[in-house]
Amino acid sequence: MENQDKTRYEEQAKIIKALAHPSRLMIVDELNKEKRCVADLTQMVGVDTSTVSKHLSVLKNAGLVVDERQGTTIYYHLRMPCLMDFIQCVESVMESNALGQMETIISCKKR
Amino acid sequence: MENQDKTRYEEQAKIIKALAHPSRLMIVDELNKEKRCVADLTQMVGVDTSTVSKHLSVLKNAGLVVDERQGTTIYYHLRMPCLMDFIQCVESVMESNALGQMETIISCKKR
DNA sequence: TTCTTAATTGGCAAAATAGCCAAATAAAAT
DNA sequence: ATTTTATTTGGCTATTTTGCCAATTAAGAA
Repeated sequence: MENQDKTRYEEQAKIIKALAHPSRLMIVDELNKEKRCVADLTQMVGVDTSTVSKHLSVLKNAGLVVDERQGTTIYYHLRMPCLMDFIQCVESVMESNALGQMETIISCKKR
Repeated sequence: MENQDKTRYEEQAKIIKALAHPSRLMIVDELNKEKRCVADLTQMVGVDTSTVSKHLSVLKNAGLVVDERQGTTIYYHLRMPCLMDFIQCVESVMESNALGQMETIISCKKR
């Protein structure tokens, strides 16, 4: 295992970690539809403003979203559209898992 | 926000979380190339066998890998090939981040 | 300048995660 | 039946992550 490989996996993990939280996934999903300010997202997610702000800074730090000030409010939007394909893959994993569980149940019934 | 949406994000997060660790990314990358047993992966990753075993159980639990016993050794392999596209997207985020940093440095030099 | 609205930051406690060691299982060989 | 090899599980501590509250910063309005 080369050392540069190791740091590459660490870099990858940093980005994936940024997505690995339900609230942040909700935020990403919303920002994919349209740009939003912290207040909007706070209401959507249903947690404290400071919490949403911190989630956004995690996403921003990973290079996944970008912010843009307009007067007093700050609008966020998605930086990498390919993210949604990414999530599409996660969805297909979920689907496949559900299918697998279904099959297990059916084969149990048969016995 | 519908309640089913919330649980969907939680489900997604569970799967993404399973990938959000450098050792597990390394494992996934290797299992994409060929099926491997715990001992192989332990040597590759360079941590305790029990740790690798636990990483594998996280991946298995998320439905990302599958195991198959052959005598005393257990072989793991990737279940969802689309995972690699997923990681491809992460790579492009990394690239884009690096590009952005480069630009920042250059525009600083100009001033 | 002072007030208001929007967002971020610091600090803290609770929860989740990681990784090691030692002990337990599981299958095969002796 | 006992031993060996491969893997998993339990238990523990250290580290990281979350999310709230309170305090701070930022920009515009009065």
